[in-house]
Amino acid sequence: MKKLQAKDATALPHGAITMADVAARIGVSKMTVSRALNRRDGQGRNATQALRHRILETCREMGYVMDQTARNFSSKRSGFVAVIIPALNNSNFSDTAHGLTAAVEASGLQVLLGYTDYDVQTEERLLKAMLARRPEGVIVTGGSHTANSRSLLKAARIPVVEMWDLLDDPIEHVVGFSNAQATADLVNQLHAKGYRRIAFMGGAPSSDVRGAERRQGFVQAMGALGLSADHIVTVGQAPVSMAHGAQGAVELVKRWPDVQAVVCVSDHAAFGALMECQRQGWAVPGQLAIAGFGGFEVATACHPRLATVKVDCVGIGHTAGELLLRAIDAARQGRRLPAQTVVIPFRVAMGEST
Amino acid sequence: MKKLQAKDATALPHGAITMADVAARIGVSKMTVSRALNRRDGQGRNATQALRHRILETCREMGYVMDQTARNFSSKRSGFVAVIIPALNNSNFSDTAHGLTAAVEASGLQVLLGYTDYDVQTEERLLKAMLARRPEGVIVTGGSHTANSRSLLKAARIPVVEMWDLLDDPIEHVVGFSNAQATADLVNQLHAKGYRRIAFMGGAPSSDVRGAERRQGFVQAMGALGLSADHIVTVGQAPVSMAHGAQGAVELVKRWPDVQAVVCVSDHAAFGALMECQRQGWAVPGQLAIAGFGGFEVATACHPRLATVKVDCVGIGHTAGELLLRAIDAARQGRRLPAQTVVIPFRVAMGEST
DNA sequence: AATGAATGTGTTACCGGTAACTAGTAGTAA
DNA sequence: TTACTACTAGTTACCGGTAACACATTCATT
Repeated sequence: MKKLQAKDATALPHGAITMADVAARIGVSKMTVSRALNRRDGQGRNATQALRHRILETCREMGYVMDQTARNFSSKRSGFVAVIIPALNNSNFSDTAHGLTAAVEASGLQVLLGYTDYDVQTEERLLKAMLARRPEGVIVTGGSHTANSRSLLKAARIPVVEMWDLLDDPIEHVVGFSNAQATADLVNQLHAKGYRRIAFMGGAPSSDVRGAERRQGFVQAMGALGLSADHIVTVGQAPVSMAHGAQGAVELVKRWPDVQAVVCVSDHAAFGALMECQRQGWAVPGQLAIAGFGGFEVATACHPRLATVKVDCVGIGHTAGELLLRAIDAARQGRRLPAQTVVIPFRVAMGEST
Repeated sequence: MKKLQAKDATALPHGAITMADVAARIGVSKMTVSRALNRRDGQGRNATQALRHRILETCREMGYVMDQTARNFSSKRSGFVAVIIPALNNSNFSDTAHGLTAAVEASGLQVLLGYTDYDVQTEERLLKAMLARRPEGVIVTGGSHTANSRSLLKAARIPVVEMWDLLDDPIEHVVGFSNAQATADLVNQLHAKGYRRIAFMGGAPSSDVRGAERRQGFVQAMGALGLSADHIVTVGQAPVSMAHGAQGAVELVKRWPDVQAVVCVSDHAAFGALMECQRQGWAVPGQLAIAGFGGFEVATACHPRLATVKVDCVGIGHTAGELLLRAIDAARQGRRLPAQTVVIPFRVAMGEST
């Protein structure tokens, strides 16, 4: 009662009606209100139907909106899931974020999305900022993190999923595929089509982990086929652009005029190369066969259609989200979901450009 | 001390290191730690340099990460900014989100990003979920909202920025450009180049507000030039895909074989149309001139380069972010920033496709 | 009728920070 | 020396919910 007296709605921010106000109006304890608002019908301890209705009705009348911040603080449940991807403007990753959000939101959790610009230091900063919000789980892209990031993730004691790559030494759960294997498969298919002098085009390998893996897959596959893997063109940084691809095509043909095919680190680069070939009047695939990676929209929209590795990006996100949910559920019950590794299938589509 | 004794790190969730732990380790009060962590050097009341350094060092040593939830709860400041865009996988909007995040993060605020899939109902749901987190400001895309969304935004009593479009009846601040005017400019340039039988290709107008505006700009400009604006092809829904563009090109030529140029609602559609023309063997621009909208990467990477309206997407985000920051700053000081409208320039690039 | 379990509600004690105030300690001016 | 100021650091009291426990019913079982 003194409480109510001290409370002056106009002096406070927001609606400022609290649970205590609602409780006082009806003459019950705020705990009863809390229970009525949280527990679903017939589930667990709860108020009688009549009382519960009266409480809900009063909340509506008074325009009461529960303060999530207080709720999170008190219950130690933020309702957040932290998701970190390399970039927003790469549809591979934004599709993954899409699938993830869809999977996660169904259970009432909210996605806190961040991007690293392919930089592990940025990832660390981001991770710190996000962990401060006490998310109930974290999903990061790839297995390449600073030592500090790894320890932050471990110290957080919350479920962690690393997605997009398969990892030798994962933090906990993994959902992804082998970028190296996928590239190797692509190389093998090119070989089966009769190509022998095959080149690789990618960005500076340091920053883009998946790009580096694809390059590695190329080298291994070529080695296994008894072919030389020294036709490698490096253009630009991290997210290789279409312009880089164009530039790389010119460089490639200049350095190795007899090259027959090129495997590009991504469809963007491949598309840039394809367009440059058209500009130069080089026949594709007659003079140069071109393959990309990622199954981006442009790869199937362009002419000729690009050979590419189609990845189920939405599926990765969806699977990672569902897995994280199960892990969070287990954690809420004090259990711990054993570390899982889910392999996502990919598909090599040979298009018309090879 | 009793506190420390009672605390058993292994029994608690999270890292569970609290400010009190850090304080106890050094032998100061947690208030001192709080101050050291919050106030910047030399600003306001603060600990001595030496002590401050020791505190920061200890925090690092112990791996302490402040619990934002508690901080928000206590200080009534969420540190959040809610941002809503139509889609993640449209680089126009993800670039905007990028610029926005960069602008906003500098001041320590965190972006809570959501996407609507071009649906106002989804926007409303999203808005509700986000407002429950008590963000300090909101940025939404466009001026098309449900009545409920509008009242939610007004009731929240926090700064609101609507971006990407210029609005007749804005909620508060606006950062954007006229999509109609931009399209009209493009039409005028086509006219200046001698084109007369100009068509428009877009998606079902209901869902994509900006698309509808562009269509309207087309109709107005054609009318002003004394030309008929009835060559309009509608393909697919909201975010028109490259495949839609290809399909639209075929339909266009079938319905109006004498059409000279087509203005597409976005570069994606335009690119799809361009590629279809190549497949069909129709010369571009000889037989059909094609123009897009948005200045996407593909527009300048393809061959021939697409005519397009280049929009400074990052700039929109950046400007909107800065504006919101100023508004939030004002709000924190109890003032209210007068409603602003910032017009972002665009540029019509005629490329090689016209 | 007695016992025990299941259920509904109230009470208490926090969660981990910050605001606002108080107390102590220097440095400076009178 | 004294009084005053400027600054640092500690104390106390919350913020608005929820967990955990205590208590009072009701209902089924023996």
